[in-house]
Amino acid sequence: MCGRYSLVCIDDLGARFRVRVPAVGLEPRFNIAPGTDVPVVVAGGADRRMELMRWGLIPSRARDPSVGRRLINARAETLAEKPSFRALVRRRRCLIPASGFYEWAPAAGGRIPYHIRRKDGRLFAFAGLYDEWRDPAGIPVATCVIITTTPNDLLRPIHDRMPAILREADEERWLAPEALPAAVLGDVLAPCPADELEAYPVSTAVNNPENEGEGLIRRADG
DNA sequence: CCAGACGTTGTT
DNA sequence: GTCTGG
DNA sequence: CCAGACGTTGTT
DNA sequence: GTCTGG
Repeated sequence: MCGRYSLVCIDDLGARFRVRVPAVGLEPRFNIAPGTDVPVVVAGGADRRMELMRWGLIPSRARDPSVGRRLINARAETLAEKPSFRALVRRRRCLIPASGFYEWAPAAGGRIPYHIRRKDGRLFAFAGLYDEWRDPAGIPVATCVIITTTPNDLLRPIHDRMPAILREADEERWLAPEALPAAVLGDVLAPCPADELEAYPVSTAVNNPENEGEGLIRRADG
């Protein structure tokens, strides 16, 4: 699955995703946890823009967002069938930029965190969905989820799920405000090629969401 | 018809 | 055990 | 995802 | 909102 990620090459965001980047409020993050505000790219063509959204979906239909667990992931395989996601898949797709993500592999004596990133070091985008909830005063709160899919050969030894990472060539179509046929959805959300990524163990310091810093993505010894 | 759920993950 | 907060 | 809290009453 | 269960 994907419950923690990194986004450190902030300077590349605007050019990589062809958006205007907020002048303030963005800084490199090595330990992005659910419940925090994350930069998200929405809409398509000339309307493409970046917004901050809370990671963890509050559906627009929710009456009290404090009740019920907020979803941080959505399964690619069943997106089109689930009532909660069907409408979002049609109209509210987004890109969630990242430089890497973390997965915890089971091991004797506790789980070991791994950082996974592109071999070429470039930024990439998770396939995401978002929604907008309005509080009783009418104030909108935008929230998002990261779509997950089956693991590729690199991730399979580590975990049984991985985030859906879009091919760069599919990003515009993912954002475009038009329905995507089921076959296209399946293709776009397929696990990305294993040979484009690398995975390595990191310190359990990343476990604590309050920890930050470059050390979190450094390879752990032995 | 109305009421109530709607989701994922990991763990047991 | 289960929920909330980050 | 993991970490950390989880509760009430009365008294100061 | 929309689907399922009774």
